[in-house]
Amino acid sequence: MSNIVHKDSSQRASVLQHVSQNIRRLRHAGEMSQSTLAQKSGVSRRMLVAIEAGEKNVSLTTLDLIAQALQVAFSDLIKAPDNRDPSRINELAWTGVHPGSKAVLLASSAASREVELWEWRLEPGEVYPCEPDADGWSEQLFVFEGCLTLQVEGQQHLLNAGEFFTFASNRRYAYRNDGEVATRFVRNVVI
Amino acid sequence: MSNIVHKDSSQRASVLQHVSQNIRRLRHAGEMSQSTLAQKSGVSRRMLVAIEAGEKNVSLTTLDLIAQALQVAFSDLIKAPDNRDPSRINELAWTGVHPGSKAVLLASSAASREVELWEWRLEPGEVYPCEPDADGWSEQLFVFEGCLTLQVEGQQHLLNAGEFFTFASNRRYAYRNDGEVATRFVRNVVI
DNA sequence: AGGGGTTGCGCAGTATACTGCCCACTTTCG
DNA sequence: CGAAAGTGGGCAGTATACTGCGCAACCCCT
Repeated sequence: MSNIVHKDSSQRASVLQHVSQNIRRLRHAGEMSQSTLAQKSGVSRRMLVAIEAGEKNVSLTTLDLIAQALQVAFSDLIKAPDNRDPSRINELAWTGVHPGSKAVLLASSAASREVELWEWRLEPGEVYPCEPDADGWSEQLFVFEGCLTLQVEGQQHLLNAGEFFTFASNRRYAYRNDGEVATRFVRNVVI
Repeated sequence: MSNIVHKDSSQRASVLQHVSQNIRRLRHAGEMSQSTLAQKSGVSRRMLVAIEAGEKNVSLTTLDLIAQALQVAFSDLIKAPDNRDPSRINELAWTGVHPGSKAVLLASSAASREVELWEWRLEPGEVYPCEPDADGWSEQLFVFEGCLTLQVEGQQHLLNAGEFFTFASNRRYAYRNDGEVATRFVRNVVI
């Protein structure tokens, strides 16, 4: 008979409780099946089933493989599903060279998908170039003051006040105010 | 012969690179030996040796046990060792009722241990009461102008200019300037 | 009905995380 | 100098993370 005392698997670490939900949520957000995630990550689908069921005690490397396949940070998999940093809310995230140009994060949540709500203001002549996001991200714009020129890889879209536009943000794009008054619009970043 | 393809253990996840350093750093910060941490966490010392050497692919539950024993959040073990919020630097964190009394955070880093460096200034008669910190936190004081009265649970310590003092801050304590000139000292908060 | 996609689970097998015990080395302290 | 504490690592053994396979159940199509 062995005298080895092992950890009681019935009382799992609180971290593990979030992991399964996070993986499933993010997998659905990326519109991936268990099979495709298994293929992308290199983790067997059998293991993914067990993890999403919360049956297995995942190792760090396995979890990291999944995180990379989901294109999220490792910490996104272990944190509680509902904890976007609240300190960023109402944070002044960017100011332009022209005084008054600014970007403010209005809201942020992780419901069934990741959502960021921004309020933007561009003074006349102001330009904000964006790096491409990862695949799957898209943006929705609603201009409520002035007019906004959205440039997406060569193509230009002129949005007047009251107009709405949505596009995939995995390409190089830029916001520009070609008008003569300040442009104010709401920007919704989604995955 | 098996056709099972296994993950190459030579290319470890980037997360694992931080874990070993973090555990060792935080263990030393708590002034614990491998043996005591093994006893507190329930993880065998043999395993701790392997983890700190970066030889093993830790599971979430094992890492969580260690995190609890170290009294840190799980995420503290996986994140890069150097990420204290830099925006707090030079922040005016507290002003007293007497004009000129102030607390300024000078520096903050996570080198071999968690460190917060403060510059304090207490006008004559000023008192700053502190709530107890969590176990493991300690403070180092160095007075370089005036004299400081440190009160730790009934006991009083009078520190003159040039004097140094260190104590565990998991008890109720207070700074007080009983002198007739302003007291200036450096406060080092450590875990 | 029937075929394709997704999911859950049982099973056997392999790799490895993890344990306890051992010894060797170093540092510190009296 | 010896004793004690901290550390690194070899080794055998056990538990389990992880894999591949195969089957059943459940969609949503036409």
